[in-house]
Amino acid sequence: MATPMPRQTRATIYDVARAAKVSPATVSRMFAGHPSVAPATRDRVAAVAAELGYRPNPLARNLSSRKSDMMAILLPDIRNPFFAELVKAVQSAAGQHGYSMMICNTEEDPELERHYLDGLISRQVKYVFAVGLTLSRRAVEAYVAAGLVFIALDRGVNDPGCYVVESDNRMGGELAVRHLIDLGHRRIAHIAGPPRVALSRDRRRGYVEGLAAAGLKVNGDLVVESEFSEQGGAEAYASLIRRRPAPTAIFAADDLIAIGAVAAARRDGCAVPEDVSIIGFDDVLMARYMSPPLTTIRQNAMAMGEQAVGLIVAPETARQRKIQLPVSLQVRGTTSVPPNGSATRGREKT
Amino acid sequence: MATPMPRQTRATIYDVARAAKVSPATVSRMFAGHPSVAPATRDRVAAVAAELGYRPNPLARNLSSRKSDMMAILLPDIRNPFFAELVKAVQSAAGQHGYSMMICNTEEDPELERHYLDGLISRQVKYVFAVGLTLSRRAVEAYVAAGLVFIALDRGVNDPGCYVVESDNRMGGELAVRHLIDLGHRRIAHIAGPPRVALSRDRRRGYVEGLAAAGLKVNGDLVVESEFSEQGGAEAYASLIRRRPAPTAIFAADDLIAIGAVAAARRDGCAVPEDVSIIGFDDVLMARYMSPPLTTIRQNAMAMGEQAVGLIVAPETARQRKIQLPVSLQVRGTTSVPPNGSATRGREKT
DNA sequence: TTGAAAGCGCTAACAA
DNA sequence: TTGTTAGCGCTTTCAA
Repeated sequence: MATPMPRQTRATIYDVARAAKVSPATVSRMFAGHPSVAPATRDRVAAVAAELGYRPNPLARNLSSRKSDMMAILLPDIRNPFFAELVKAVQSAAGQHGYSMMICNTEEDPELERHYLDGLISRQVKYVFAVGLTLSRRAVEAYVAAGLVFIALDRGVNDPGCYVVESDNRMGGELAVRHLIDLGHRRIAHIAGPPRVALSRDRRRGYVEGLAAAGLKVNGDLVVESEFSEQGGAEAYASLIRRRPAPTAIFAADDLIAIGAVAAARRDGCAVPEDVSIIGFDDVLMARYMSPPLTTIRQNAMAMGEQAVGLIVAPETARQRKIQLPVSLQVRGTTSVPPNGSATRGREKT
Repeated sequence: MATPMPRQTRATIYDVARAAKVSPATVSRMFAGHPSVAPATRDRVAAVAAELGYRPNPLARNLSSRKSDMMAILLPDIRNPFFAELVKAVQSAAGQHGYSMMICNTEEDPELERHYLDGLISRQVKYVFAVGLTLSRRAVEAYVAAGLVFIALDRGVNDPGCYVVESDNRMGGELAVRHLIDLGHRRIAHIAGPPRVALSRDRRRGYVEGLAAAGLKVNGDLVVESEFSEQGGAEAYASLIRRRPAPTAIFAADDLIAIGAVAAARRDGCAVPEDVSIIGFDDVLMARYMSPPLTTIRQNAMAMGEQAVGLIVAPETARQRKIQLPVSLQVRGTTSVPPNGSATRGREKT
């Protein structure tokens, strides 16, 4: 476990105490922002500390107080661009409040999740941002009982005792479908995310309700499931496009799936959006740089991160259990009117 | 800083010691894997510890030993997909060896870098993986003197006392250019990365040497600089394409730039690769899912992460200062023969 | 408002 | 091979 850091002992609270002619306890209180420190002493101690270049030792602090200034984020795989945005958002917001951040790639492996979570408890880490846990509800409850506080990000967590910050996924699904319907599409397919993930179900519900609202009926044939990956999207597209009559538009459960679907369509010699319209969900950074740029439902990752951290730094009383963020339609280049001029209603957005 | 974790004190080394009828020191030694523990006692202690559900407290350990089982990765922005791959690679490899990982987004802001680095020292963290520091060489040296060990990943760090794990960027540049030349291109432009980043200079050198090797001379007019972003790539493309005669191929310093350039070309009504060939560098996950898929120079992020961690866990004597990884050409859809049949040599790859 | 003193859970000489 | 004994640097009662 590494060779020790150099002995070169930094100034401690004792050094400061001696130099400021107060007790170590007072120095400690000062740095803890404790109210019961006389302004005069406060200033003196601060000055001395600055002069000595004193910096509190978080390890000692955490050990002694059984609190931690570290938080953690658990997620399946940081390579998912939307998760990366989330990490960035959470990490920045947390840093603003003096927290450091650990990162844990769980691979959706419950054993790994356990491993990380146990380690966090040993470190006195209390707050963990979780992007989709695969742990059983019982297991999560046990961790909550052990003192962990979960903030589910984007994907809900399997326990009512957790905070959750997510987008209005159902609404997003509905927005997507409505956009396609407005363009004149009638045979609208959906590549749903894995049903084990709550947001897959929500977006799918939005799809169903969006169709229903327009008086269209849902054709089970036009819904397939996929992992959240380009690969999955490509495969799903292949199976969807064999339907007869083929769908003229596809609502993909996330941008990765959409990107995979677009790629597969192109490979098939099928033009997007001329032959088939495709809309995604997330609005990852890359979306606007594809060709054509991806029409998608935008989730605000920055806001999610900020809200999530806000939940933690807010006084306990002011906390809500759940925050739902609005989503918005980003019309770009992968959606247009259906190929055979079946655009009858054409009520365009203004 | 969070309310305390529940009091519910876990078993400590003392509990184990008492139950196993040994001294705490022996338990400590056992868990430290110290050789001087009799096999018999070792087993007994292990058994008792397991029974009591004892788990060592890393905080106490770190505080007392002035070592840490935490490492950190500093990078400009995790949203860069190549960096995300790197983080994943490093984090997994580190986890394999019992290390946890902190993540710090530096925004290329020296103040922020300082802030994080200071925090790491307070935490006794020793090893920091750095993807491009903007700190001055003097500053880095000071941190090294303070005990930090830097492992520069991908982008070198401004100090000879650091380990570095990087790709053979010069060779990558040469490979890219040679590929374009083999296709018959003669007017080959380069969108270089920011010159403050060492790898930008290396890739550019590869470009220059690749041209020279083919007896082509470098036209300063055909090289522009850009940040590593789609936006930058798009802008660079716009300025490049105004040259007369216009380049028939572009070697972009990374995939993000390439993606931006492709998007800009398309927007311009310029077909890729028919009108202009574009090749990137990195081979990010998304590259193969663009349409057309991106021809690029592949860097192996996984290998980089593993090698970097390997450096740390290897005995000090076995460490090299610098590891250079090979790159490879991935021919995909964004490169082809030049538009006006100027492919004279046509020596195709077999 | 301040201080004294006893830990937090572990490591590391030093002795035995 | 094992135990004793000080710490590591800070927090937190409890008293003053």
